[in-house]
Amino acid sequence: MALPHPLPDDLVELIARRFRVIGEPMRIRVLDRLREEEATVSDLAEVLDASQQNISKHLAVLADVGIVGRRKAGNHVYYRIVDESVFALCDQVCGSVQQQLRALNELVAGVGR
Amino acid sequence: MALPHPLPDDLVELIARRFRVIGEPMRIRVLDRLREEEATVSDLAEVLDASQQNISKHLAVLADVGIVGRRKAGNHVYYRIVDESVFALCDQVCGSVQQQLRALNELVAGVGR
DNA sequence: CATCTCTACAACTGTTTAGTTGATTGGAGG
DNA sequence: CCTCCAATCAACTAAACAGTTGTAGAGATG
Repeated sequence: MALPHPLPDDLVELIARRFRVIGEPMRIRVLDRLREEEATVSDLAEVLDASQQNISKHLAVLADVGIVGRRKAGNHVYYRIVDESVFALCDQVCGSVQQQLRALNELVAGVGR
Repeated sequence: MALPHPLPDDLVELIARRFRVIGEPMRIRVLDRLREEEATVSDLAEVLDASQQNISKHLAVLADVGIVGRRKAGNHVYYRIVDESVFALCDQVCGSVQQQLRALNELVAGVGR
């Protein structure tokens, strides 16, 4: 999948939006919970200690860009991950972060010598 | 590299910050240019049609999280990518986006039948 | 030293957006 | 029909942030 250079403006906007959607702590926590199993708004609100409206809004954002999906069952609405690639993204970012921490540790060790 | 569940709060913040830094159109364009070769602030400002101060600020943000590095040479400051993993992230996001576009096309085709 | 260029800093403005509060919709059950 | 509950919608507030303008500092050049 070769990317064009320079990246066209609308693609840049799409990529940026996707990253911005994921770049919100509460949404990351939501996704982290949904990784285990699908859940309702009130489930997530309770587990994550947030208001139901707040969680509902975040889920709407995640659904808007197609990361999660909805399933209605009576009064409840179950949300689930439909784009598993977000976890690969998180893993990679964690890798970068941890690598930086390691580099930092080596630096500290070097100074301590 | 197994990630803990649930993700600890400070790690969530780190991940979110990283995504938010990348989730900005102008910064994506900067990175896209730096992918070819290192460049100075004024180089990027001219190519990307932005103010020198604007580019400088974005580069400072990117440097702060360790995505780019600085090299001074006389009056100029050369910036370069030091964390290549950002491109893998972009590729993955592009993959998701394109997959969604394909799904959308199929839907449209189905309705057209 | 005087001046020019490149970069960074600081203060300000407007926009975006996360979170709250209050109201509304819609299905389940008495 | 009335009530309860889950989820969403709407309006507002506060904080974060991108972009601009003006300025300061560092290094090159005459």
